[in-house]
Amino acid sequence: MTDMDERFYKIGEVSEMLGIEQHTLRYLENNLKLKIKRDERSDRIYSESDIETLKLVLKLKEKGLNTTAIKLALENAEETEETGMATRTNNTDLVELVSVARKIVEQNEELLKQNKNMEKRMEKLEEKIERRNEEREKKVQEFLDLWKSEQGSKNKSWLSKLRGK
Amino acid sequence: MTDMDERFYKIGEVSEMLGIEQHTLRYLENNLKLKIKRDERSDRIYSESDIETLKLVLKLKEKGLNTTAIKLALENAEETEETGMATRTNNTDLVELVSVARKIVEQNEELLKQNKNMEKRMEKLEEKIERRNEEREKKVQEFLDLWKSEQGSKNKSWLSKLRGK
DNA sequence: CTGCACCTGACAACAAATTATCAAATGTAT
DNA sequence: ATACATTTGATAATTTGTTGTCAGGTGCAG
Repeated sequence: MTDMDERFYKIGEVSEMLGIEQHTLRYLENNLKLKIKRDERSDRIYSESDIETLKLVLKLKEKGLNTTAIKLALENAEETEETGMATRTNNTDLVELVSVARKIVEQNEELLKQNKNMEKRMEKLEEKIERRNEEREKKVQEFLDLWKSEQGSKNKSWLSKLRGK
Repeated sequence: MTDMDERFYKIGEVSEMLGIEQHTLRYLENNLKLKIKRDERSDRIYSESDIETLKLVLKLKEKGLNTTAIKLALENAEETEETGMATRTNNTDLVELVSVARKIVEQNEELLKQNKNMEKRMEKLEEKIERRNEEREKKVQEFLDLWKSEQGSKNKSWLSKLRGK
């Protein structure tokens, strides 16, 4: 819980690490209803904890449990993980933990707000750039047209016209 | 729990009661390592509790558990029966902690998503600017080309005029 | 002795779970 | 353009789990 592990593995790597085929990984994901995250390309990305889970799954498979049973076992494991902390920590620790967690939540809320602000700013920036581009575009185009037409008709002093404008 | 547990059933009866074939009962006995008593003739005799166990087994089978899993489940069932299984203390704190933790995870996921979106948008913005620049570049180039050709043919002196200004 | 209800073990038949393979599509990098 | 690592879905092949059947045995009641 202390480790915010940002390391993610792709299916090929996991397959290598655990010695099971990719299609088996996908099969397990479907059957056990594991929720493996995806990246922008919707490729699976496995977190360390996912891999721990998979290791457990493999052990249970070794023991001869079918996926239905493993599913239940995983639920239990999660529960005992949660409750396991209670048996090991006394109340004061727990209270402290909760308060720290609360702080994190606050911070996260702050971050969320900031992100939203940034998004808004981005939008404005996009608009601005868009407008500016169009303007420039227009000007250059105008100028070019003007000059072209000038060329086409006569060779009057386009420069003076420009000046006049 | 009472001492009036002396009622025993033979395999035929049990088969009738539970609606499963005799050979299936034998199969389950072997596979689940149930310890069914025998009488003098070494015929199986099923106690009420054996039948309860079998009912449980059937339920678990319905759920899709294989015999290996059911074996484990039976062990667990016995344990919780024996110990009476005191339910968790500190439940409230724990529940709260878990719920807060869940929130954190959710928020983090949200943050991650937002960040990714922003990144994408940034990239797109960059591309856009790039494209615009290129276009403009082209137009200016066009203009310059025209200008040059103009210079080549007539108006030699426009440059000096421009300088003069 | 015969029939019945049970026993065992081996094996066949079926069902379900698991693993493997294929085709088509996508995005990325060289 | 090509190669590569993914994705999904469908389907085949294989393994494992479960149920059914068969061929003998034992004991005992009628």
